[in-house]
Amino acid sequence: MEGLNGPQREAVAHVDGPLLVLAGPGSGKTRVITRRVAYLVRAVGIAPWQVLAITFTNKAAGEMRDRVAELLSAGQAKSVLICTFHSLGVRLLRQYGSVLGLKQGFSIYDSSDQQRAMKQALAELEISTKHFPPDRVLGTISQAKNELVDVEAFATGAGDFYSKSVAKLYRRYQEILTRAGALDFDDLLLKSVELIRHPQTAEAIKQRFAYVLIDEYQDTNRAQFILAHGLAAGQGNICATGDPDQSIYRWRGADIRNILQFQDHYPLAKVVRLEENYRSTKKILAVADVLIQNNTQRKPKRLFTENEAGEPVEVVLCADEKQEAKVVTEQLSAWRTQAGLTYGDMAVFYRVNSLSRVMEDSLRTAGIPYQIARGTAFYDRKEIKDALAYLRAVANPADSINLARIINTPARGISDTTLKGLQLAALTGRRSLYDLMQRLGDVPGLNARAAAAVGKFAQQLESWRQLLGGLATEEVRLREFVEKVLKESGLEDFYRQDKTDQDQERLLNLGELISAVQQFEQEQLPELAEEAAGNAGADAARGLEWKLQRYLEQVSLVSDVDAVDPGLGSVTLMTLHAAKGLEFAGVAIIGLEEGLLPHSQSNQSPAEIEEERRLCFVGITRARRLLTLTHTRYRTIFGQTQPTIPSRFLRELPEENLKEVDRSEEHGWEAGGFANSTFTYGGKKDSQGQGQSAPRKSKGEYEVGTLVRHPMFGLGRVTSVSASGGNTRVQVHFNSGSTKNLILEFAKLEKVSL
DNA sequence: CCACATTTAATTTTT
DNA sequence: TTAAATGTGG
Repeated sequence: MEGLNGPQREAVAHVDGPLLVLAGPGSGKTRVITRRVAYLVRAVGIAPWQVLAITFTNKAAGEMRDRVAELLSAGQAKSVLICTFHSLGVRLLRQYGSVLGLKQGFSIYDSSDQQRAMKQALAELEISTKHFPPDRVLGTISQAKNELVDVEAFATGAGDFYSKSVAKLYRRYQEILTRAGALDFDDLLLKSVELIRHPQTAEAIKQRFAYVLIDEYQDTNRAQFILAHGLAAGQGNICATGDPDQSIYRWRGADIRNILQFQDHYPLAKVVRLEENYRSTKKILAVADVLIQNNTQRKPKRLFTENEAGEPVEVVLCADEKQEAKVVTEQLSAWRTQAGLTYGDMAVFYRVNSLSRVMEDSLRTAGIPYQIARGTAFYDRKEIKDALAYLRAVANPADSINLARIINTPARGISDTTLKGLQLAALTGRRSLYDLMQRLGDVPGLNARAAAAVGKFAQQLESWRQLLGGLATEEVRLREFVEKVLKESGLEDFYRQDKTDQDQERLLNLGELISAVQQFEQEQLPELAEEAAGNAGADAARGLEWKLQRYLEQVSLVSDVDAVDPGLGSVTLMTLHAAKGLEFAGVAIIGLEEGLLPHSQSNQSPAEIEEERRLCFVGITRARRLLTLTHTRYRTIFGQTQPTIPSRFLRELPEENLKEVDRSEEHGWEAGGFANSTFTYGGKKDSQGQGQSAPRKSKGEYEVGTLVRHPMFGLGRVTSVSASGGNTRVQVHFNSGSTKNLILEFAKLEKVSL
């Protein structure tokens, strides 16, 4: 209880029955959770393994684990389960999944795997991807899954053409995943809920935890809600903490009603409010508070702090994103030299990832160390994905979607046509690709050369599998196995031919992957093995296969922020979404412009604007001492330079706490010179006479009806001319009968004069 | 069958 | 601007 204020103590000392902690930013929420865990174990005498704490990211889980470890003995701390919803799902499914017909080595699909599966579903059902873009269909399905709407329920509720088509796709998609022994992210939750409702497993799961704590409760979706309440159903000791003003994942199915209606679910729930902020200066907090009061759909709440008033929040107007990056870079450097902050204690936030590039360039030139919170970036690289696909192919041969990815990477003489043939045979025979490859006699119309290539690869796969399930597996290191697969697959040699720098880098990345495997094996596997030994089913294989499965699971669940290491002493760059739950002494938020924040994709409804405002609120409240907000006059997005409108949120901030600076006119960034060169290109502004600049003229030469010649397509006639991102796009109907869209500046088009 | 060249499309946020 | 899809020549 040491060092806690009244409401915090109240929350910590609450033992039995539901508890809701409404915690404003910086109010010591994490502290309350960790202390409460310690209190339950040490003061009340609850067995540590009966306590479950659920966080939003693995990183948050790790931090909480560290903090709990400071309050308990090492043995006790280890026994408390602290993880994310998704990793909890994996644990439950690993242990009980067999009742749902799930195998041990199930694959976890990321969005690109999902995309492949969906494309296959579309192809099999002969539905056009034009009308049904895979992303969009997957989005609809994801939404359904988050609301626990399964295939049957979705089909029943489908009325219009779109829904009916999606229903078909949903069914086929799920069949493909099931056949592949795969689950997507949403399935991890959905299937966990199935377990909690399954007669064979419900009791065991409900009795397993006596105390359940859920952090960031405002961002839970329906599936997570049911899961959380199911887990706590045994003894009814559920504790939810969160802040409705920080709900920023509505688009991911988060239902803010979960927190707003907690008391309706549990009329006897104790409610504790934490409103004193220990993080930010008075001015920063005031800015955040005034901003968020513009939201109408919220419960009123007053934030206050005893901290010093601090510096005003700087709002800087820049000419364009390059200057913006420069201004922020100088600011960070000044914070270090003048305010005594370290780079590790500073961050730059932005609404969309694409804004990071200019910022990176600027920091790199200035020699300021930085890290980007994109934990997935490493695993997003082609070579890493390929490498992991090989490992997954060995761990789960039934996963045909995965196998198709690497069957001819690197090239080994298996063409698209051959693959299509195999897939068709697999579909009609209801067998996996792997299965089929082991018995090629069943595939019709396969030429000898292709058959030989496939056969060879099948043999290769089988040999790895033998190794995995072999007898002496206890002795084989995971690292050695991965090295072997990378060598024998030819992946390493493929990049070793080092034709380009890129190939060189890819080779290095493969090396890095091997180090990562080794690190996992040394640091995390022993703990997992220890834990597994304690569980029932200790006789389960602890061999190579088991190790590989654990590794692949871990890799699937890494999140963007997980990679952030504050000890590195570098500035952190991340999206506003990723910033949730973190804090820094100095924060810069860039791109406060209409269309960016609030984002143009979400200005349809007031509810969406309010979510964007909460996002802005989250960003502001991450700052402890210094905060800078920037916006620009012109911004180039996707090659198109456009004038911007300052974010409406800027206008909502209290002027008395701001210091507004206009640096857009500084030498080298004058709007005049700027507009003359790049800007008129876009053709948006024509205050400069009739805009008769050079590109316009070249555009003028080509009009509808102009006769042209193309080196490839021959003679043709222009059918339309339009501006496109600073370039001119022409549509030409060629005499050959084809119509092509060409960019005038790039296409080798010449005018034919009569 | 494969490597390379050309063309086209796409940019919200993520476990 | 870049990654992915498509087309082309060896």
